[in-house]
Amino acid sequence: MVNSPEASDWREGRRRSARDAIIRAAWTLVAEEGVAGVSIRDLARRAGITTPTVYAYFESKNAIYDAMFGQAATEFADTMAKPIDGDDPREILAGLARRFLEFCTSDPARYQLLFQRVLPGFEPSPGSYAPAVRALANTHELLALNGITDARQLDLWTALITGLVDQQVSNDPGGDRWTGLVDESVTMFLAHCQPQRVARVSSNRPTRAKGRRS
Amino acid sequence: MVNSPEASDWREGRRRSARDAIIRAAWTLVAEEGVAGVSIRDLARRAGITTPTVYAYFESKNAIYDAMFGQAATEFADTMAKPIDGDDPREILAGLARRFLEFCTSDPARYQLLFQRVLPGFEPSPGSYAPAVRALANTHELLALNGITDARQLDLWTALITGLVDQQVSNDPGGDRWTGLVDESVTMFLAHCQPQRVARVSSNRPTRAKGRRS
DNA sequence: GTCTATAGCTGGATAGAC
DNA sequence: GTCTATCCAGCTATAGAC
Repeated sequence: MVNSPEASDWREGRRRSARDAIIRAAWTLVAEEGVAGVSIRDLARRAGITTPTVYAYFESKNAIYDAMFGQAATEFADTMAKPIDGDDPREILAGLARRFLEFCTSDPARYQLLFQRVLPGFEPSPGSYAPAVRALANTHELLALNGITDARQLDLWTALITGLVDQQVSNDPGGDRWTGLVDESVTMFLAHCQPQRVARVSSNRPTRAKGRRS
Repeated sequence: MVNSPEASDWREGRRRSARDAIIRAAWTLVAEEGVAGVSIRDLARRAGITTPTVYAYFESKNAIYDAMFGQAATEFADTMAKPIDGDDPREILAGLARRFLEFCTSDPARYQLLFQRVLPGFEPSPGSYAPAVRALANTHELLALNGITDARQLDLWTALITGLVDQQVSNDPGGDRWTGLVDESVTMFLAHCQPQRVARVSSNRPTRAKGRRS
């Protein structure tokens, strides 16, 4: 029988691997040319196929970006969800920050696609976006272990860590000028939020949650 | 009499104002479409002229970007160089940070052009870049007044403040979710860098230099 | 200096043969 | 599914009349 389940699975596998090959070529291209510098022609050439073949697997260029975004978001969620050795909350927090910095700086193009809005007209689909949301919720949980539950302090934490990433990738790509400040940053942050080394109830109530994510 | 100095000056003034009109139109466009979303056609239409006329004043698209960059850099330098009232170093530092945040968030497109590298193939000319360097040197001077001269602490400061900007423009454009954290950030930063100066400093002696503390 | 007209190129996306 | 060939839109930039 032509349409036996085996043949169907086999075809499905082929199709997925062909899609993966295209996405792989896309990642090498964005690493070289930047996220906004990819064209379908270059992409096809790099993947060893022709332009129309690309459209046999993706219905548009944004669909390719969406697949890349989903893949990056999943990698991010998996990276951040892995347990951290040790039981000192401070070390767990520092480890989390180090892991985030390593993830972002090890692949600036991925970081750009995932966290900076640099593609006009591209919005990730809900399905591709979901893993990123999951990872951020996880981060907030770990911060809560350090007694950081106030919305203002959470925002201060995200600003501090993303600032390190931003400066690192912008002004010292491939180096460690800012990633090397992560421990000092955690020390500074916790000293500010836990003055008596005890989770302190903040005198000001959590402010309204206004923004979208973070 | 055709080439009298007066006529020459007049023509020069006309030429400059025509250039300014084009740049003005360019700024309104980038505010609407993003820095990477401007075309010469749209720009000309917005300025009430045609495409070739643009090339009568700028030799290329990048020359327009360069003029915009230079203008933004000058505005940045002027903004940051204005004296800050008061003589409490902490207040001066906080005022400086507030000023920087206000500058960046009040015009995200300008911020994008000036501090983020989002235009592939565009590098500002040395002449356009110079004012930005001047402003950064000025910032380092003011930090030195607070005893912040260590390179690591300077980097920590820039990461912290740019992190606030980045989160603000990315996740709460037009709001104050992160800009409202500037005072808390300065407190946290100075408590970390000046542990022995936890008590409020009543007077400072700006002329005293090179007090390396860390 | 300003226009009309267009060159020359690159981009995303498609038609149709095989 | 993959190809050749092509369409069509948009872009930067220029030629040449006025």
